[in-house]
Parts: sequence; C-alpha cells; structure tokens
Amino acid sequence: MTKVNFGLTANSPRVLSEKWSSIQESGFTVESLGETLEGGQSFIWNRLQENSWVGVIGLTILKLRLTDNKLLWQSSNPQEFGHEQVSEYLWIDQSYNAAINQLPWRSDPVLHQCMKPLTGLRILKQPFDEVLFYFLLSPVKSIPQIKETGNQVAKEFGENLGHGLYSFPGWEALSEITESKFRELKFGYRAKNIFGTAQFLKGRPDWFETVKSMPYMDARKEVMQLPGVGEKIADCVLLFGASKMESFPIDTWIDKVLTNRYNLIGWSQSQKLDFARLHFGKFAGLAQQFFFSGERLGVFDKG
DNA sequence: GATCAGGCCGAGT
DNA sequence: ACTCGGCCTGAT
Repeated sequence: MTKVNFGLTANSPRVLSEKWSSIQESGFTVESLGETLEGGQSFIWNRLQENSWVGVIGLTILKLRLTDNKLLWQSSNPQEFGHEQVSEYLWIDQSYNAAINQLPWRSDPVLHQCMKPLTGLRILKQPFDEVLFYFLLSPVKSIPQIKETGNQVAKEFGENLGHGLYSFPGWEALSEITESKFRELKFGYRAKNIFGTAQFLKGRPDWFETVKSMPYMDARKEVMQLPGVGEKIADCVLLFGASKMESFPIDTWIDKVLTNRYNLIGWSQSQKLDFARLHFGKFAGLAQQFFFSGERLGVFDKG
C-alpha cells in the first residue's frame, strides 16, 4: 500500500497513519458509499478516485477507500478519531441491519426498487453544529454550490489542516462575523439566517446537546425557532446531525417521488408528511435517503 | 435578458 | 390551514 502523505510534519498530531486500517463486511458498495458521502447529506467529502474519498470531520482528516468489499480508512488523528468513531460515523453496526429490516420494502415495490441498487446506503452521523451550518446555506442551491461556499468559509475562518483542507470554524467563530461579510462570501439572502443563528447560539454552548437529547417533535420545534429553518431544513438537520431517524425531509425530489410514485396527487405537504411518517415508520429518514439517491440515479426511469 | 432553482417567511385569503 | 411573491446568486 502506498504511503499517503498529506504534507503534515512528522510530529504533527494530525499526521496520517501510513497504513490503512480495514473494516470487514462494511456492507457498502462503491455506489452506496459514494451516494452516502456525496448524495446531499454531507458537503465535506471529495472523491479522490473512483473508489476513494477524503473528508474533514471536526479536526480530523479522514480518508476512505473501498476495495474488494473491504472498507479501508486512514485517520489523521487515530487516537481521537479511530475505529470506533469511523464505525459510528458510517453507521456500521447491527442497528443498521435492524433499521433496514424495519423498512416496509417487502410490501412496497417502489421502496424496494430504490433500495436494490444501493445496498448499504447509510445516514451519516455528522457533527450537529456543522450540519446546521451547511443546511442553512442550502436553500435553492445545488450540492456543488453548497460545498464551495462552505469550503470558502472553512478556508477563511477554520483551522488549516494541510493539503488544502480546513476545519469547520464552529458557531463561536461564526458569531464574530458580520452579515455583510457573509454577503461578500455570496451567501445571498441566507446571510441574515446564518448571522441570526450565530447570534442566537452565542452564549448557549449546550444548545446542540440539549436539542439532541430531546424527542423528535420537541427537537423539531426547537430547531425551527432558528431564522431560516423551516420544516425541510429542520428535518435535514435532525436526521443528519442528531440521528432523529423519524425525520423525513421533503424537498422537491422527494416530493416528486411521493406525488408520482405513490400517486399522492393533490395532497398537501402536511398530508404527504403524515403519509410518509405512517408508512415508513421510525426509520423514515433512511427510506427518504434511498428515494433521494434513487431519484438522482434514475432508478425510476428504467421502467 | 428572462426564468428558475434541493426553501423560508410574511402577508393575504 | 393553504397560496403567493420576494429574496441573493448562478446556471440555462
């Protein structure tokens, strides 16, 4: 295996290990890992090759590679972010299989059709604060645009980790930045939401942990008090950042699936949401991710 | 140059 | 409770 040199000095705490560590039977395929990392739930992953990716989680650079059904990883900080943290981040444990088992794919051909080509697709367990930031940036923007804007903020205000990689600055740092500065960074009308949220979070260091510990509906109500957070973004943030698997974000793609594939023509948004929660159950968010990736990959176009 | 995006919010029905 | 237009910016 080639040594991966990310340009860090030898005594840096964030130097990458030379060897790859491996996780057997991860359940991922190249397709499902790619969609998990790049399919709109996270904006910090970059594909290096067809089967390898690099991303920044907290202050850790993580590199992933899938070969021969084996998942390989390298962490820049294996003491703090090692096997256990990688497994948790990627939802590699038995609870994933249990979640898949609870989805109604056996009696739902639409869902089953989406799941088949994406075996192993996960909901990532990302840092809550970072997910909130990225999804506040997301309205009416494409994935590449969100990635680029977020990356610029990390570059300007985050920590330089080497290799052109930067950490998410955190809300404490963001709260020191003016709205007009955000507008210079092309946030557009999202600038006032990021600014307002940063001001709200200032002096509330426990807010994220508190919300995470709340039941889904309470947490949803709490998150929706933030400026720029409506139902859709609240559900994204809770699903991807707080492991609230009941969350079922309905964006335009999912709306299309519900309308066209489940024939909910003429149903209101709240009726569609009721249907989804009832039909898909407590892992509705996982079903949502299969739909999102399935629609993106065009599984419905093939008849 | 117009129009429209992976949404939110406030105003009006 | 639901519909509508405005909002920044960038891509067609």
